[in-house]
Amino acid sequence: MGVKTVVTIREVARAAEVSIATVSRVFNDSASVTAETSRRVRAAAQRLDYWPHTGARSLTTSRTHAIGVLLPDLFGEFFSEVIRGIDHGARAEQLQILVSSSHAHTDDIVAAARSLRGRIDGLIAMVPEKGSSARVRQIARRFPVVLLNPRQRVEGCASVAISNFDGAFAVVQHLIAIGHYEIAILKGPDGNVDAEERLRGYQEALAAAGLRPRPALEIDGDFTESAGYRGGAALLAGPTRPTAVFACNDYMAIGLLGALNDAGVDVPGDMAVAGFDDIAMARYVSPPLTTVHVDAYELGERAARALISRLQAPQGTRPENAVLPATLVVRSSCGSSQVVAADAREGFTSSRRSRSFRS
Amino acid sequence: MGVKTVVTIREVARAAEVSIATVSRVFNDSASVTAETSRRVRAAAQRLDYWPHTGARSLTTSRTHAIGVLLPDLFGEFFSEVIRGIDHGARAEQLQILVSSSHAHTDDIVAAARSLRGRIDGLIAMVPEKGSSARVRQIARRFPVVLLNPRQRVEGCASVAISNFDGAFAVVQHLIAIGHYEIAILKGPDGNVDAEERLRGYQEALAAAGLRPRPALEIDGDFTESAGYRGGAALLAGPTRPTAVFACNDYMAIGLLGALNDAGVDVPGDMAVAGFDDIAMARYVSPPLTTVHVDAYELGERAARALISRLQAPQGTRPENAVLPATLVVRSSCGSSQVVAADAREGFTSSRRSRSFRS
DNA sequence: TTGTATGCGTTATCAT
DNA sequence: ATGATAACGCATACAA
Repeated sequence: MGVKTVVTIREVARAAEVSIATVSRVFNDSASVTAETSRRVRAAAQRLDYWPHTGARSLTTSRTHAIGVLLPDLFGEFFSEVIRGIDHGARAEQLQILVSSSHAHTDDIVAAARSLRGRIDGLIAMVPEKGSSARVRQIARRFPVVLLNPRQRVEGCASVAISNFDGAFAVVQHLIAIGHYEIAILKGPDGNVDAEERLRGYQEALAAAGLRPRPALEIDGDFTESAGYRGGAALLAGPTRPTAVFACNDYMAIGLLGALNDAGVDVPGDMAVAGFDDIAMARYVSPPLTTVHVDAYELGERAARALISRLQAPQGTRPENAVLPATLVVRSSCGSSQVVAADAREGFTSSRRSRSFRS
Repeated sequence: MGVKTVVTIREVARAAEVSIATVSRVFNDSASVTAETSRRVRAAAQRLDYWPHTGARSLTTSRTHAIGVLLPDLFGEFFSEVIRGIDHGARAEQLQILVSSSHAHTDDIVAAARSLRGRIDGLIAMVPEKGSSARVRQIARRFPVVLLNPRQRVEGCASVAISNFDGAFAVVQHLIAIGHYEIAILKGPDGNVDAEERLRGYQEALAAAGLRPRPALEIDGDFTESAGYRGGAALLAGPTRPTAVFACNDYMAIGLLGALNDAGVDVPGDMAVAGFDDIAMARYVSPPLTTVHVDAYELGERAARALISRLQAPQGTRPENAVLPATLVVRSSCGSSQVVAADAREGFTSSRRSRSFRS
């Protein structure tokens, strides 16, 4: 009572009248142990309520059966799904996951990785800053690393990315296809990889259709709902009012929807709106949002699997670099009547998103 | 290249021409070390790119600076916010967090806790099953435990809970106050603590208002959107159509909204609908959902703080048992014109929920 | 099949 | 102020 009893392998050995080596063997059912001694050992362990010390074990085996996960943030559906995917992928191999967030800067990430030395077998990390290759390689010398959505591939690191460019290209192409040619963009924050790639997709889609870029229609944003609202107000007040707006993420699209609604602008009648990410509520806003679906769960699961395969692969195996598709999801916020609406497939009875909220 | 170099404290000692004890002292800036030797050691460590082995360190100090988090699931906003809260609370004390999910059954939880022995200093767990006290105490003998929303208090364990009962009571009381007396409930899954408490709150609110219970208006559900849809269909087909429905969570309320919409039933004109949880999209559905706000983030943060205080407290200190309020959030799905709508405070320019989705 | 002894990488207790 | 050296709890090579 109150005092934490610490039963070690030694007391079990004494109680079972064997050596600690034998107890160890029983618990790792490694070598040959008599059924009788095994029984005695297990009985003693049970009686003493012995819990093996995983930390000590991994010191000798140099295997922790844990992987580290370093993310810039934990806020929102995206990161939560990434973690869920990793957790699921890791569970298959009985790996524990050690998460740590608020690591936006590369130095932070290296420091965090450092503090993980000796407690993880490998690392999954999202490192958003430019020019981080050298320091990432420094981490990769210590343990296998899988990069999430890396800015560029790093030698010796596996990676799993989402094709932001293709997704943005597809959504803008869609807007053009249904007749728009004055298309604005609500940009993401400066320095953000995803934001940059989405902007590039927008620009190239315009170029591919022979439309010239319009700097006045490239509005600054930072992925927040309020930035979307402000961006909408700015567009309405500006000299040239676009007929369509591509918001670089759904939160901004939702804010934009709010601004347009407040201003009495009909969507999609007067203006088409598209987002990116396909967050859960994208279907529920009014009108339901045309957007680009990003499978964060799969991103995580694939990363976990990639890491596992690197943990098991012999030295020198080439790391894999996967890219997941980002697919256009047409709903009604762009009013494309000629395309079959995705919502037709999303009845309430479908299993999509219908899992329990709290178990 | 390819070969993972393992620099230990020993090589640093050799390179700096000191003993390993001195190197250790430098890195823990514990005892007195000459500025000169300290410099030499740090230089050597830097040159060799020495990363201390946290695992080995915690074997001698018997402190891991990590805490375990055991949850039944990682799906959805609730758990994700709990983790974010824990992460934030833990960061203040430089604690890493080791999360593991899919632990719904008590045996699972004990097994998981067991496998964490030696790698964590304490544990935050949600253990939903009944009759688990004895086994939870078994865990608590090993390290400090904080329970999330426990079925009952467990001797020696701290806990943080959400007052499901009060929240449900308040929302039903609200429905009664605005004139409803035929109030149905969409229940949560059998055996779920939250579901049971919310049902109890509903029943007692009716009783407190002198309304008699109507078993026909207690509809089975399982916290999924599709259950909400089916429940709505069942209510419309039933003998007595209620004028208001309290769904035990927001997902079911949203499904219900869908069913009513499909059937041409106006909300709140023909029927009032209320939910529970106040998930992010509750404001965005149409009509915006009156619900009960649950602060999952705070639940997590408080749990982390409670654990930290137990880690630092002397043996025998009484663990704290906190209960967080669940507060009514009135929007328009119940049509209570006499109450000031919460949305008036929720403009797009407010800071609520306006943080970045992806960093 | 079982026991003895060494080592994993560190901290901590002694000396000096 | 610094250096030997014994733990920490376990796995394992080797011996018996």
